[in-house]
Amino acid sequence: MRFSSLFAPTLKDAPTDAEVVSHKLLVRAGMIRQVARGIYDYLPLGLRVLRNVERIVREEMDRAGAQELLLPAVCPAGLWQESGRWDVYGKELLRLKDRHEREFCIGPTHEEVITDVVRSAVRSYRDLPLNLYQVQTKFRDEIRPRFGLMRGREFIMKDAYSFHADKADCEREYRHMYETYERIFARCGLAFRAVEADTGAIGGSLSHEFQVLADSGEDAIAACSKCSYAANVELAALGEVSADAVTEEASAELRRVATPSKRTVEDVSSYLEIPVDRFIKTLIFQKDDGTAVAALVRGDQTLSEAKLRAALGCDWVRLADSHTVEKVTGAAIGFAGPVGLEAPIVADQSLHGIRGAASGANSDDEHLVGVEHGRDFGPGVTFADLREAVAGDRCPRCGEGAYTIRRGIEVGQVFYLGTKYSKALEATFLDAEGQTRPIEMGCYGIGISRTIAAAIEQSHDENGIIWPQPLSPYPIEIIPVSLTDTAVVETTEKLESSLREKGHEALVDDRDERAGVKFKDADLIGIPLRVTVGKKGLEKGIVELKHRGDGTVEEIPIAEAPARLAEKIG
RNA sequence: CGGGGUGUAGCUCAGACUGGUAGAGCACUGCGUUCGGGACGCAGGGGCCGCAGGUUCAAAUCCUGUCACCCCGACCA
Repeated sequence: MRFSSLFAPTLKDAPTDAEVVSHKLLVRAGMIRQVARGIYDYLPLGLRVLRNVERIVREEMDRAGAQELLLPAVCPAGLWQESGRWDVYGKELLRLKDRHEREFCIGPTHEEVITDVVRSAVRSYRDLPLNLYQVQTKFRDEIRPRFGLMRGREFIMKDAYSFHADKADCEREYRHMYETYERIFARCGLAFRAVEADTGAIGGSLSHEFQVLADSGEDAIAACSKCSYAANVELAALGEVSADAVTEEASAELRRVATPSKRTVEDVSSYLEIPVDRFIKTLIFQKDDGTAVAALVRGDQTLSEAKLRAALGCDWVRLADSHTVEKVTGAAIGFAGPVGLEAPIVADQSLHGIRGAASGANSDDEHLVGVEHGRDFGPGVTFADLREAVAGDRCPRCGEGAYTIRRGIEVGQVFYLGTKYSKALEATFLDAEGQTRPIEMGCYGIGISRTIAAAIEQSHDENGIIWPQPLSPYPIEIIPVSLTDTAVVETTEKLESSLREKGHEALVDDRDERAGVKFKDADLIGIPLRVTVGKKGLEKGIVELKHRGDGTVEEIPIAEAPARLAEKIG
């Protein structure tokens, strides 16, 4: 490819609306362009990277025995009504009507559609198992898209769905896909970690996320320092804590104190001069059945909604609005507490036996101090693991290690779905005994476009992108330093054609620009191997190979160049 | 949806407070010099100042509305 004819409008300045480095660099390198909030064009270089990720994904999925198909982006409402998600998915689901006023949505995920395909064709256990996948544009009308390709509304996803006669076979496939994902992300040249995860709106009971490790990641993951356990902090298991400083605190008399307009834990803590870890933070939630529940964590802890959902056994919870809070506690937001509260209470296990604590008094502008579990609240309180893990928390799996927290970008997730969708959509089969049974399902997603952003977040420097070789838009770039020196031009052309004979398409910067401009653009675009062909080198009979990643330079004799370079491309 | 902010040339931004011929740098075109890490000179082209109303002799500037985009929060692959 000749750079002079490539459509790659590079920029010296990053657009102001780009925040994260992957977004800035993708735009500056002329790979993507924003069209609307969370919606992007892929320009030629960006598309080549996208195709590389897709190619690796397809190769590994095919190798794993999955079959590619393509489902519609526009899906009829009926299927979504059958599964019940038409009502529960909310505004993230982009709904539209056709000319006959029939309702559709643009698919944010395709469990319904694929299940419809399978139920119409599968009759017998002999038709199973099946693993079907597609690479497709999805649309999720996110509340707040951001960070370029990291959280777009329209994005490209590989979604696979597997169908099985029994749970054991489904779990086998789950592990198989887990291993396939490890191969995929390893082949993409990414440093990643598979972690236990929440199942969220997709549903199901077992899930792992594949997180690319990067400081700018939106997710926090807890990993044990001793054993292999790792999980999203919202799900990372915490053992029962032994009596700590809080519970050893001498019991005090329950007292009511005035705390005018002090609503947050921080406000009240500094006002009363009581440490935040001796606060009982009381959050009022609404469950999916409409009832309210109070969730307690310590003032220094963050409640995990995922854990709360699990503890309550419900599909979703939502922080209650001010109206509900007032109804439940009899006070404005900021003054809720467990003492005398009518609503059901679930508390983090670390609050068991707490004494000498502070909490809201369920009365405007008042808090309680000297609160003691057992004496002042309970016994109806349910204790559970409700808080997000923090660095230093002990790992309950091995009981030895402590958690370290790292940031990650979720690029893939695997779910064991069970029969959630097959039951709702009546996707059944006849087993060997002639019994009608619902199909066991798993689903497996990879954010193709997000993987591109994650690769950049993980691998870049102040000059631009550093692509892992397998994702690079071109495997190698050749820069002829001069266009007037015939030896330079001829060597460049020979090198280009001999690489092409070996199956490698080089990007040749044949623009009539000064060398500095070409070098800067090369760094920005991030092709990992760069060959400089210049007069100086030719006089010595060599070309220079510069590695974009570590900046090292190798001198390669011209005659050996095609073979040596092809070898490095791999 | 709540809070904050921004819309002026392809990109980054001045100009607005105090209304009076629309600017700079980069990019682009031509010529010359230069030529291994974003060169220099000279000469050019390019703007419904987001959009719509209003005030005014006169609006990029003041007022109202609207749209778009960004950030923080709740939410989420």
